[in-house]
Amino acid sequence: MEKKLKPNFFENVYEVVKLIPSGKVTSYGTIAAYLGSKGSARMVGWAMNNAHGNPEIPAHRVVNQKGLLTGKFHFEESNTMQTLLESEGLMIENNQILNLENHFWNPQTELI
DNA sequence: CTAATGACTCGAT
DNA sequence: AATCGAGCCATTA
Repeated sequence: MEKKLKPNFFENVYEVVKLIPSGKVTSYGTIAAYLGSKGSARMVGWAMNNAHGNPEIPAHRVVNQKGLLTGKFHFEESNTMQTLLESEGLMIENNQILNLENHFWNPQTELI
């Protein structure tokens, strides 16, 4: 994985994820929609996979539309994601974020 | 070049 | 209401 030119899409995802405020979460589809492609939600998750080497990417703040921590198994430890979210004031139960709407961050609305 | 996979989402049955 | 399938873009083999 040396010098690999990444497409704009990935960097776009990184920027949006990095802009997520503390204590807020968003979904892959929302990020994809903000980028303009509604169907490339999978690519967002794939971008996160690539972003694994970027500690500045709070991937733990990115969950699926149900608020389920789908990618928690991809973290160094399965409890890392939940612990980080809880540390930000979020409540997690069964790998699912409680009060998701209360902590949901919409780039289209909040970021403008 | 074709095929398969991936941390998702929506629509149809 | 729950389950299944197809779509989307990019990377890897």
